[in-house]
Amino acid sequence: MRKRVNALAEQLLETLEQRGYRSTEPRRAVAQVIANQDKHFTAEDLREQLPSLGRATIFRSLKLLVETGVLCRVLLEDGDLHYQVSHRGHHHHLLCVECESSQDLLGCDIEDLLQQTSASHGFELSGHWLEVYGRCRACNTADQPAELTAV
Amino acid sequence: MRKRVNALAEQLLETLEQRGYRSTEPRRAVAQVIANQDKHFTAEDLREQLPSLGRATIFRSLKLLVETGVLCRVLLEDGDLHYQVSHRGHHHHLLCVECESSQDLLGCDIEDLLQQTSASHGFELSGHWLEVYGRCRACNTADQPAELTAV
DNA sequence: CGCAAAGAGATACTTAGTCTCATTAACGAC
DNA sequence: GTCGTTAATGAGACTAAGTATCTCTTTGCG
Repeated sequence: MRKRVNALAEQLLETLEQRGYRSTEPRRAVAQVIANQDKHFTAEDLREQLPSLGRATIFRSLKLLVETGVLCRVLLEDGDLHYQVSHRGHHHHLLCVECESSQDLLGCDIEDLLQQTSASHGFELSGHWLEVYGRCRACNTADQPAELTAV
Repeated sequence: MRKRVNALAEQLLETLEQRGYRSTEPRRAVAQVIANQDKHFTAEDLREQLPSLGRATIFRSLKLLVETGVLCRVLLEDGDLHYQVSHRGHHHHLLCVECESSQDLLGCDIEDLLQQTSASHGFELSGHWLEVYGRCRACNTADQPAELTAV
């Protein structure tokens, strides 16, 4: 019986196939595991969950998925780079320093602001990288005692 | 004759001394070389210029200088982290993808914008990391033929 | 000067990733 | 369905950036 992989995993694989890459057993396994991650992850995380795959295969898959835009890399506050599924084209992340979850930052038109400021430095902007750190709603409410919430 | 190290190098060393760290020959050498860099650099860059120093010493010095806020790490577009002298507390960089120079981004009050947008996601902002990539004024004018400038 | 503690150097180790190369598996053609 | 080309895999060596350990040296205070 063929295991029904979840929708996200299938989507990752389809993207690869559309680009002419083969749908292989290792890639299916990687896609499946990635689809199950609930926070940003490292290559090592995948490896622990896929001990039967070669290390190089995992790195190759990750690289491929980043190149095809299916994954993106997120920069942690300490300079570590992790991976995560990328939903949109260019976007930024709100990274919770407490639970390590991440959500996309929507409605932030930083581009205009940067464009203007860069221009005033004689700088022709071609791109930027922004990560935002803090505590997500869930962590805020969870850790905040009632009396503080009342204030 | 004692070599007159330049002002920036002296400043780096003084900061360390103020924090209780000793002024040693290797640290003076590192400070001197760092002061002479005109763009962001890697530990390896320093090592090439200081072949007599131990590798660990260079990394230890860099770490120390980052911790004391004298150096900061800059994120390149490809995810590489380089070092560079940090002039102010928190600030951002305009990184020229052409000549690899970097200048501080002034007059950019991204904080407010981020604060607002984060709040609307129920996110309590604690920090952020921003790097801006593009072409600096010098590279723009240098590579732009006259006829194009005229347009 | 003398000495305790900080720092340096050598080197092994770690982590993240790439490269090589021989073997295996996909998948289009037949 | 099998065949053959070609892509992909796995094993393992290698690289780059950085940390840990341990012994020896240097600094700077008393």
